[in-house]
Amino acid sequence: MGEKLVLIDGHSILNRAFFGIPDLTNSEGLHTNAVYGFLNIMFKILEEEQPDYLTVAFDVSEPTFRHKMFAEYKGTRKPMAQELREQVPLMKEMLKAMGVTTIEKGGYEADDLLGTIAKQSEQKGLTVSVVSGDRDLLQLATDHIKIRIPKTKRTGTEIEDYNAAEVQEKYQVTPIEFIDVKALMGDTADNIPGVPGIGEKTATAIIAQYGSVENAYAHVDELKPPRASKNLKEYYDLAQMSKTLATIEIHADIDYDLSGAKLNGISSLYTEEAYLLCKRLEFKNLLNRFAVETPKNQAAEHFKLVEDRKEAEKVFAKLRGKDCGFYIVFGDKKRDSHEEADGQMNLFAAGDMPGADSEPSGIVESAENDAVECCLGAAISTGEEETFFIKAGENLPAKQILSMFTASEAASYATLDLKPQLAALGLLERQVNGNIGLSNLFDGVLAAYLLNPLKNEYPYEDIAKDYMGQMIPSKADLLGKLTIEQAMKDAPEAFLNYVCYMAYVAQASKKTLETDLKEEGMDHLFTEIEMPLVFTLADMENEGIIACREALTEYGDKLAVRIAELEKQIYEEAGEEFNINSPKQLGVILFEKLSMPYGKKTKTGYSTAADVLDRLAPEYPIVSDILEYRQLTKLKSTYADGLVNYIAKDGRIHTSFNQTITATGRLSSTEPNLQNIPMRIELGRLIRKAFVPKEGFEFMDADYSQIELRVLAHMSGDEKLIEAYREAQDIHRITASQVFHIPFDEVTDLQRRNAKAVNFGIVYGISSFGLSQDLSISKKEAAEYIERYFETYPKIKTFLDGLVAEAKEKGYVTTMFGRRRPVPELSSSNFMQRSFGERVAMNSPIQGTAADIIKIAMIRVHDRLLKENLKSRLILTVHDELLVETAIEEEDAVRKILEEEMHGAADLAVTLEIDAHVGKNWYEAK
DNA sequence: CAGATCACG
DNA sequence: ACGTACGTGATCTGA
Repeated sequence: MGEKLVLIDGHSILNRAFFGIPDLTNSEGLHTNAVYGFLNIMFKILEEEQPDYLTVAFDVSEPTFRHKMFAEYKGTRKPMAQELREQVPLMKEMLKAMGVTTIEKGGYEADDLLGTIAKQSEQKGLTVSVVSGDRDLLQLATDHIKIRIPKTKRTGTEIEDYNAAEVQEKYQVTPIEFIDVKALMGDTADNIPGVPGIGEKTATAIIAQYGSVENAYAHVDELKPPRASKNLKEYYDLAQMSKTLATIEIHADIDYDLSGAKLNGISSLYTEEAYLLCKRLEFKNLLNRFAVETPKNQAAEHFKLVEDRKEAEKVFAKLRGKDCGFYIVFGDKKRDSHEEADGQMNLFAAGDMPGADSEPSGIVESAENDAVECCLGAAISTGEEETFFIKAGENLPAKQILSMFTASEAASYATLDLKPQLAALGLLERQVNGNIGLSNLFDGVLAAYLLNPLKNEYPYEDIAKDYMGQMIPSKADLLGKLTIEQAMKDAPEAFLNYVCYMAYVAQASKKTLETDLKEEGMDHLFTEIEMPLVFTLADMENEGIIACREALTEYGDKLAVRIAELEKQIYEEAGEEFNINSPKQLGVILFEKLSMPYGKKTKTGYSTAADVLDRLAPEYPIVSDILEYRQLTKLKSTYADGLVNYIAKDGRIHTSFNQTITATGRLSSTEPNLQNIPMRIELGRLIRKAFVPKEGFEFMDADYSQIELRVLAHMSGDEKLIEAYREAQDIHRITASQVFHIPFDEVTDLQRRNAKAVNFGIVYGISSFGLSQDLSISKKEAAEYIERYFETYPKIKTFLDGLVAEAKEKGYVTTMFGRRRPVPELSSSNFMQRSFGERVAMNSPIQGTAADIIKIAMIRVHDRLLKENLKSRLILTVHDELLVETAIEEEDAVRKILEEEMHGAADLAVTLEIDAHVGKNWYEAK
């Protein structure tokens, strides 16, 4: 067996990948899709072929075309998109990091280099594969040179292979003759002129018969059709020039050192440098290829397991005065086992239930006990040489470990993802336990989020890479799919590494994170808002909210009756049974069987979204039924049935508030999402009656009135809008009055509605198209509204334009409190992407500032309820709304706190007004 | 596991 | 000409 060489046409494959793969950006804003696609294609080929040698050829700089000496560079080939251009050096860097030989030479295209190397290597007896997206290379094909053309399809990458025989079969000519075919037919993409009037079919026929341009010319009078004959005679010069252009050089003057291109197995590509670069580009899938079981990291060699009490004491004693990192390790939580439907009694008398009595410390103590109970131990680090996991066991209960830890006297305590650890540390509803308190705690995940809020997750290995410059194995690398508890038992070494890394990274990344926060002006935001908020959120989650199981079930049963009716009727109207929940099947019924006019299409077929169906509903009764069916099944599955599954043993739902998800600084709520409980439609809104306060309590719900618009008024400093807020309650009406030049009292409902839509549009980053959609008016009319709005409030326009300009210049926008949102989309060459970036630049400072403000209010309300020794508790937040489970006798005090703290959370040019209501359930209080 | 849909601010 | 409102999460379907 001869040896095998794989040659890759660098630019061509990069280009293929770029257009075949959706735009990818890493969190630095670098475009990475072409590099990613290239690597996937390369690995696929290497795995298939297991070659002995590998080389990638590049054009020296683009554009460098063979025909440049003959033809002017014209616009037939567009200049390379910026997003692709910037990936070329990245690609080369990646290949260099992998130790892959690359070759490029002035005066030659990659084709010429590939042709030369392929032919030379064939001479030496090698089997060659040339990978390119370009069919020009087919002329190189022989029995030993295979041209491989990858195609990126939905189903993955498919590769078309051509040896000489396949070229002959598909194109009816030999590879060499393929050049002549091209010379005759030309190629606009490559600026090869060809002979006018001769296309692919004629060219192929002529060359199949005569074998070459020259021989065809020798028989030019015999050529058919006559037009070809005439034109070849007339344009023979052009044909010869085209042939030169189409011919790939196979005698390029290069020194190619085959031995330098030796590939010692695919695994030799997985170098440390390549791993680092893949991490930086955030190629998570590719990272799995790298073997990371032997980290070069020094720290891991010093991870120690401690099971002995005395040893543990020594560790904690050593913390005195040092900056320490820690991570409290938990097994499976117990309270979260919400599957069990124990005790119908829960529903009736919440006050009778253990943990839900009116003494607030009860619920806290039980949560803390639960946390301690499933605590497996604590990892503690003071740096590279000193990281321990102190394991809980019979002789050393978790409780003791935790109390030794909280009594330790470190200068500071850093961790990653603090919130779930607070209960075990005894930090619920208080801010200091032992020596550990808010002032010396540091959450590295939170800091990393502020520094780059666009990432989906902030795993410790990313923090190590970004802020310590260290490569360490990820949780999945170490534990695979094992749970923490399984790993502790079955893979103790990996487990030790994992938990110690958490503590070590928390400790070792802190300095840089702090410096970076300060440099970017977010130290105040971090210390005064995000960190304190952790405590507030932990308490809110821990409190939870009572959801009445019976009420939900009853509500669901009622829905089921109507759903069954609708289902029957829809089947009748459709004339057959089908899955109404399947947009695909529904589309077929509506738009094919019933021939309704379809409005929009999605990628996969007809759109059956509500706005499309709304337009059809007046004419087709079945459509109204489908809309109602959709509404009811949504209510039943997501809310009636869905929420019941989250009722915990204490009869309450404990959502998770995530602090590091949104790009703007808002919170999000999961498992379940309590921030999207129905409200706008009455039937759905009734679900809120199932959310009730405990015995002796009521709900007080307070929401900001148009906080985003008020933030806009303040940030823009527009006097007229500020004045509008001072004058009137009804901002939309006064906007209509000012924009349309009508006396306030004469504003019609329609005008008010329009003004309201414009106000919303402004906050979202206005576009005439968006507004026209919302109001069902023409784009032109919408544009007029916007223009008049900006005429009325000129500083708003200046402000919004300024935000876009700022984002373009700096790459990010900021809120009033310094929170950043990078806007990488603004540098895109894609119109749609760029427009999106502009809207983001306009919206984020507004939405984000509003988020900052309510966070401040939450912290203050939470702290005051505790400080004033009230029994009432903040339990929910929904972006501009706070819900307090209020002891009936504390109603006045709570109202005062909400008003003062929400109002006073920020000092704006307009007042921050709130609406507060009480009720015996969430429906009534809102 | 991605896409479509729809619930909220 | 491009083809959209900003920010989320849960459920269901059908490769």
